[in-house]
Amino acid sequence: MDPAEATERLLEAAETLFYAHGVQAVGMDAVRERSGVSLKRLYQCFPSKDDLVEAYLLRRDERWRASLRGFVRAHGDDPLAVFEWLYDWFREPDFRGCAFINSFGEFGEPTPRILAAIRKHKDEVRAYLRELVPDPPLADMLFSLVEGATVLAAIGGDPGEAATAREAAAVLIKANKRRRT
Amino acid sequence: MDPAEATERLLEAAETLFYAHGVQAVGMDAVRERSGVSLKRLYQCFPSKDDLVEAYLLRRDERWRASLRGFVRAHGDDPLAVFEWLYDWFREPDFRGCAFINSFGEFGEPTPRILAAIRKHKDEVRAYLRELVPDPPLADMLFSLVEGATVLAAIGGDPGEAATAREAAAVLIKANKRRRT
DNA sequence: TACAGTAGAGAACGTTCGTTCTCCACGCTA
DNA sequence: TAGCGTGGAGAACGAACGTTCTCTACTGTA
Repeated sequence: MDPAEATERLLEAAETLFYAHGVQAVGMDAVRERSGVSLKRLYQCFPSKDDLVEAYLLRRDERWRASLRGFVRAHGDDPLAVFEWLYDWFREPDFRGCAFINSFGEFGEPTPRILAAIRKHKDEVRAYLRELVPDPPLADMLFSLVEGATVLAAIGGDPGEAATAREAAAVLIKANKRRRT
Repeated sequence: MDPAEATERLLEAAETLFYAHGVQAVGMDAVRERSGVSLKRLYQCFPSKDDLVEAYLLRRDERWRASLRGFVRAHGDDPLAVFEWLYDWFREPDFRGCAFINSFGEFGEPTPRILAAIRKHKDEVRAYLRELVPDPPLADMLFSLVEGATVLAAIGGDPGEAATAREAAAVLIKANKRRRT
């Protein structure tokens, strides 16, 4: 099997399994089984589980943000579209919260590279929201709403948290507009 | 040693260690060592680690909410005081985010009792915020801000998230007041 | 002083898991 | 065809950990 294809299959398996069950609950053997890649090849592609976890997080970050960005752009870059995208996400049957927040909780003392990957994701999302709205402090407020809604939807199982956050965001945006004129 | 005192020392040790390093990273032996309670007694008080974790969460919930409630009451039950309390919390040197969110991330598939303890905490906090503000939807918005600020402060290490959330909360409360009159 | 019961210290057991090693089959070159 | 190197399957190793067991010391009682 091609090394590139092996890497792809490994990442695919890792993302599915790690997100669904948590990183610690999934052994390398489960990744091997789901990917169909031999253990030897697995350790050639990713010399340690830490490498695989880091790659999983970096890849998930890219895909997650690409999906959000695409959806919002299709809605005229309206910041409120972020919360509509969240609502769709929360209703997916295998929604289990934010992979990065979960990973942060999972590793009491994360490896520097894991921690960096987690922070990178949050930094990128914050930067994206600052692109979407004129005022950085406003963007940060929306970011807080996004994170809160995600956590509460995951724990409580209620996708309606997205609607609550959306209402709040609408009020904040309107108030900000009024203040800036 | 008294069974009651043993239980108290075990819970004290468990809370410190579990919160600081994560539940999975702390072995029963570490709890024994820190508490000074023998393993035999430990398993008499808590027949399994799951029992100890559940007790840890329930106890932390009580203490956390009591601290918040006391602070806010001392500030005239002003909802914005919640965010000042958060700011103090975020600046504590051993702040590591919300123990319940972390636990949720840690256990991909939590035991029913663990999941119930996590949800109970969030339900109680939501109920408390609904006591503080007149309008349940407004309370839920503030709740989302609280959770978001906590997550971002933990991951980014920036206590200033509390100030951002406080600003947002002030806007939401003022807008709500205007609408209700 | 003899004894029954309890408690503590720590060894031991069984499992899980990350990682490495062994062995064998297959394909390429002379 | 002989030999060599690569790759896969799965055994094996070593550590960590939840849980239980063993052995010893001590306390209170007749």
